[in-house]
Formats: sequence, structure tokens, C-alpha cells
Amino acid sequence: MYVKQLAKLMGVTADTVRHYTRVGLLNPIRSEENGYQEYTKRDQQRLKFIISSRQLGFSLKDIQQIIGESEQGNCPCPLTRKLITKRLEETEALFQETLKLRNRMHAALEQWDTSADGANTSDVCSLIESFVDPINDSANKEQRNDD
Amino acid sequence: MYVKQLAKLMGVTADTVRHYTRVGLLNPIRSEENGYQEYTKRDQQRLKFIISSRQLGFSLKDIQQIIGESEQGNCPCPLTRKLITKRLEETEALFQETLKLRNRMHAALEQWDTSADGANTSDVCSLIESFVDPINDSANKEQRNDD
DNA sequence: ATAAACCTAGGTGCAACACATAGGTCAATA
DNA sequence: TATTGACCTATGTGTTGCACCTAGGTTTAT
Repeated sequence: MYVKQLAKLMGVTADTVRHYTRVGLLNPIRSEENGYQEYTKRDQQRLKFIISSRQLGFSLKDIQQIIGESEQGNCPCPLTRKLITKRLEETEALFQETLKLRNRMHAALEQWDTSADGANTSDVCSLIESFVDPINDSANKEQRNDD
Repeated sequence: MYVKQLAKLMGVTADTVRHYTRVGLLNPIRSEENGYQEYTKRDQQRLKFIISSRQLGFSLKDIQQIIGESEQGNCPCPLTRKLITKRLEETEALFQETLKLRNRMHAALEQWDTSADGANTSDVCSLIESFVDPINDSANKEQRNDD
């Protein structure tokens, strides 16, 4: 099976398959006649595994490590548990950051809804420079000391 | 003011200041004596603007465009409104993706909590290969047919 | 013969920096 | 004065996971 066929079968692009091959996650056999990469059923299973792993947030390096353990005859599950814990922390952090950013952007749009363009004396853009983040606004942090 | 001093003052790294300088967002003056970059108060204001913009999710290219408009004597606010709309859509999409990923990872950890290592016949890692995403599980899509 | 559709390797681009390299500058100290 | 330490420079590379491009070879059908 050639690269495009495998890619189509598994719902990814040929470039993705080539990328995984380049980094050593797939090991096709080089055809001696035409020099094409021939992907076997093992590669297909392997690709399925990679896709499942990526869905769970593992990096390609994580996947390499997990496969490495497995190929050395060790059970990769403890490593898998360890890695996902780390990745989950990162994802949680990203989630929180993205949530805050989203809220901040919403807040900006709301504030700007009632702001005229080029209103105040600003350096570059009055909208951006006059925006006050309701979350980081110190007057809004826990206690409200509006004097 | 030299790079590190400005960086410290504004709460970023010297590398970040240099990066902004490289891409043309800051325009320090080259000292003729020692070849150092001298940052003025305008650079400081500019940097403050960049930091505020980044907080609102604008890319460096967005910021370049906004500054460009402003420097051409146009009011950048309409552009700013347009750009943040696009960025908000992206952030919303990222947020949803991250949320789904987070939930999937949580679900995996829960499932794996009661799974033994190396349980079934699997290619690489039984945990990953036997994980079933409750969201993409067709039996769980809209209707719950748990018999 | 030629076009269409596939394949190859290798390189670049993306985003926003962080980090490394190899060197020059400057002020204070031993 | 020599040296140390802290600063500065430009330029290049690494990060992540691909997508895309270049320049070419192969295969198949018309």
C-alpha cells in the first residue's frame, strides 16, 4: 500500500503519513522496483495507534517513547499513565488561559460596543489603550476600594 | 535606556524586547559610541501597547497592521474591531477544542483508574487502544442506548 | 507522445519567542 | 592594571506538527 492510499484509509493526509515516517513512527518497506514506500498492515495498525494517542493529547515524542517501551518488551502502560498526567496538567493550564483570554476578548467587545473610534488621546489605538480588564482591574480584585 | 532595563521595567524578557525590535515593532536608536540599542519613551509606550494588544489576543502581525494604520494617519479602530472579531472566533474554537481534549483526557484517566496495565491483546499499549471516548462513542451520540 | 496522477527526498514556513554562540563594552574591584 | 561580572551586539537554531513547495522520477491511460 502506498502513502496516499494509507492516508485516505485512515483519514489523514499523505503529508501526515510522510511526517510520521520521517520521524520514525512508521516503518514502510522501500520497494526495490520503483523506490516507493510500501506500508504494511503493521504500519496501518501503528498509524491507528498514533491517531488514537494524538486524540488523547500525547505528543509525537510521547508516542515514540511509548512505542519504544513496548518494543523493548516492557509494558508501556505505567509510562502512558505518567505522561498523560503531565499532558493533562498542561491542557488544564491551556484551558484556563484560553478561557481567560476568551472572557477578556468578550469584555473588550462589550466595552468597545459603546466606545467611539479614536475617542481619547492615545498613542496608537484608543480602543486597545483604554480597555480595562475587569479581571485584572485592581479595583475589582476581591475587595472594591473605589474610595 | 538599554534593552534589559526596558524589559525589566515592562515585565518582559530582554529576548522579547529584542524580538519585537527584530520584527520592527520597536525602533530603538543605535548609540554611536558603543553600538547599543537605545530605547526611548516612545518605545516604552509602544511596548506597553504591544503587551496590551497581546493580552487581547492580537498576533504580532495584527499589531503591526494596527500600528501601520495609525502611522499612516488613519484611525486604526475599525481595523482593530475587525481583527478582534476574527481572533475571537479562533479563540472560541481553540477553547472548545481544548475543552473537549480536557474532557477526553479526564475520561481516559477515569477509565484507566480501573484498568490493569497490559490487560488485553494490544499492539502497543492496551490503555490507549482500549480507550473509548464517551463523546465519540456512537452508542452515546444524542440517544443513549445502554440497553 | 503526452498528460494525469501518483511517488520520492529534502527544504521551507508557520508563531512567538527562548536559548546558544561568539564576541564587544563597561564599571568596579583586587 | 588585570580581571571579573554584568551588560550589550548580531545571527542562528530549537520548539510543535504538520502543510506546502521544488524538482524530479514512475505509472497508467489516452
